[in-house]
Amino acid sequence: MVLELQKRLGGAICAVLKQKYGLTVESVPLETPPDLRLGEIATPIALQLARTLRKAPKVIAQEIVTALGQVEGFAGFEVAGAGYINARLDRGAFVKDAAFPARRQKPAIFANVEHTSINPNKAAHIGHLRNAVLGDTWARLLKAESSSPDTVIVQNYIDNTGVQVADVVVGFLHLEKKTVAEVRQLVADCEKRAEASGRPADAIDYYCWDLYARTSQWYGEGTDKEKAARKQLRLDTLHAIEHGGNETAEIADLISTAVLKRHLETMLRLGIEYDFLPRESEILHLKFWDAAFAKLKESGVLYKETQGKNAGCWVMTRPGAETAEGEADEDAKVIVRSNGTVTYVGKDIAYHLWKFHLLEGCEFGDEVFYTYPDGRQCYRSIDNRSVDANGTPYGTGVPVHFKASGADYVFNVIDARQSDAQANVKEALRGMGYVTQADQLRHFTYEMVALTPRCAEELGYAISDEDKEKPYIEVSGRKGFGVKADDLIDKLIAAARAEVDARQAGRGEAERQRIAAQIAIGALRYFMLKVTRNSVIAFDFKDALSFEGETGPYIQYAVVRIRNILRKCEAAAEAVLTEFSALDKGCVARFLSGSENEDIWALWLRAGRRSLVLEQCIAGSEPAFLAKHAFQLAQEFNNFYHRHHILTEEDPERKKFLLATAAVVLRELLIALDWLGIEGPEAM
RNA sequence: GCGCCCGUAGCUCAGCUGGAUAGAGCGACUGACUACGAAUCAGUAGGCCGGGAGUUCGAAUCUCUCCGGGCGCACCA
Repeated sequence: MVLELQKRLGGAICAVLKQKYGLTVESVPLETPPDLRLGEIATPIALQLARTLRKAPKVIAQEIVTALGQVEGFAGFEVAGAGYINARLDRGAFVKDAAFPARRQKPAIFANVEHTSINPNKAAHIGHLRNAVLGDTWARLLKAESSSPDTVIVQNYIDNTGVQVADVVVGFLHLEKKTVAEVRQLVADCEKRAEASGRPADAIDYYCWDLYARTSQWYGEGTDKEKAARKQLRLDTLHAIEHGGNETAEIADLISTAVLKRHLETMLRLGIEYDFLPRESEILHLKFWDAAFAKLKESGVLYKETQGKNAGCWVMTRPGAETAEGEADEDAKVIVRSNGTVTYVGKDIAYHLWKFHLLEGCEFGDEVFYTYPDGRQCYRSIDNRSVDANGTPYGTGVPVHFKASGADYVFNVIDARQSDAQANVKEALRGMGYVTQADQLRHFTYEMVALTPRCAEELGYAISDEDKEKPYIEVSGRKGFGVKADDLIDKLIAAARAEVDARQAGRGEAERQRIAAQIAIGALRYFMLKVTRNSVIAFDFKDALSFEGETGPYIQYAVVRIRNILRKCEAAAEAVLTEFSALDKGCVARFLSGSENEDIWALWLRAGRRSLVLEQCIAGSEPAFLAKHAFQLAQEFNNFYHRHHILTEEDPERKKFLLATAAVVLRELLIALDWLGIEGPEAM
């Protein structure tokens, strides 16, 4: 609504500038005036043109206003301040349209969003939650903005053959001296016990959390000789896992698969689902790397270093680096080690070539790994070449269902600490001549979640005096230092449940629990989304467990209030709006005029900003804008709720109008919440 | 040393491609429930927007510089 009007006004002003001054302007800056009394849309264009036109801004503004004349949807224009052009909307027309907004034309977006990507060797923690919530919300926003939601694919990359998994395997084999059979039994026991108790602490990912921390500590203990031996053990274990076909790899597979399943369950509690789980084991076994390596060598992106510290390695020049003539580039990024093994960035380059369909003959085999309650299926990569014994080309899996999306845009939701690595992948693509793809590869970066010293102490961790002085302390899976995702969710649900029990004594056990979960998830997701990406979240239970003020539950509460009102008049939102649209336009305009009704107009105006906010979110890659919008809409509704009593309104036409106001806000709140991945409860 | 991010009210954060009197939540203090359920609302106090210089008609926003904090810069991932 507001978006369409802004575009129309911008276009009209462009036409005026062209016709009157012969000026071609890329775009007209449009903004929201600080006060409704100044109008609804404003532009400082005349101020900007003052220099080129050599005229006073006010004169230009007046000339533009005169030339504009009548524009559909606008009541008029005026010049204000130093030379602003302020536009006033035709309120009656706006409100009528806002009740049943026309469908927008949208482009088809082909996108591949990679998020979560937790090493499958331990329980998910709050840092992973920020990643998953951001990524999931971003995918929802892309789907909302696309005419074809099915072309937005969500992937969760699984590093099932990396050092982190190797560390836990070392723990099982050398600290706990377990056999493959014993590990298999442990996985089964954990699953049984967790299902029976409902406690995440009984599950395998929690078990691994502790074992991983213990193993990491073990590496650093003992004599120098012992440390060296343990380091070697770690390397040997890693190689055995990468190679596959041995007992060590079997344990790695058992653990990474079981932990991955737990991650999917944890994320599902937050409404987060995935389409595809590409695994590193397939990148290796299906020879994606070999194909990528050939291309990298051929294009000259990789070269073999013959001198200096990287002698014997295949390396690539870092983005923006200046290479001195004849000298070895000591700063180059090693892609293939001197022992012939590939680094993480190398594997990532291969994976990204696949994402853009640039690895001829390379495709993942796949199978359904997890079926969600809503029927959606999550696939994982497999090496299923043996299924097709003859005729399968070398290096190609046999995809059963999932295919690469043919992405126009590839978004990697990865925290800011990996921006150098991401830049290297991008640079490799560019170096290979895939300039378009390099531009379409977007690092969706965000800052980490850390713990406040106070929070760390509450959790019982010993904090050094130095750390006590810091504003926040980095979470570390290696040290077992952090807040586990399931623990936090459980804590939130318990807190919400207490509030629900106090207010909803009449409702059944199951329903109260369901409402508590909705509120808990609303609180958690909003907590992660209200902060912009580039600010570090210093986690504190006090803030995270809050259900008041700028929180998810605040918005949900506005939804419940509106539903209660509609319930009392036994009317559905749709019906209320249909009845409203039959009202006379002049009558509606009357309800929107006068200072006592200014807040109602502001509410309609805010409700009409949905598509504008969505566009801003997409343009700025920033879901926080939507979170803020939803909160402001709820806040203005609560204000309205106190000032204008709907059910006791005596004027029947005004009552219809007020009801329609509530109904529109309900619809817009629910859409915004849905994009944020938050449910609107029926009661709370 | 180089690169990225941050510095706005006591605390946690917004501030859209520079624009009209710098905003919200929490906390503090005053008030409003025989209720469209107060997980709410109204009000008060609280800011040389880290310091300085520059560009501009105009700077919290752009440039430079300094100060303070965080994170990267592995033949780890």
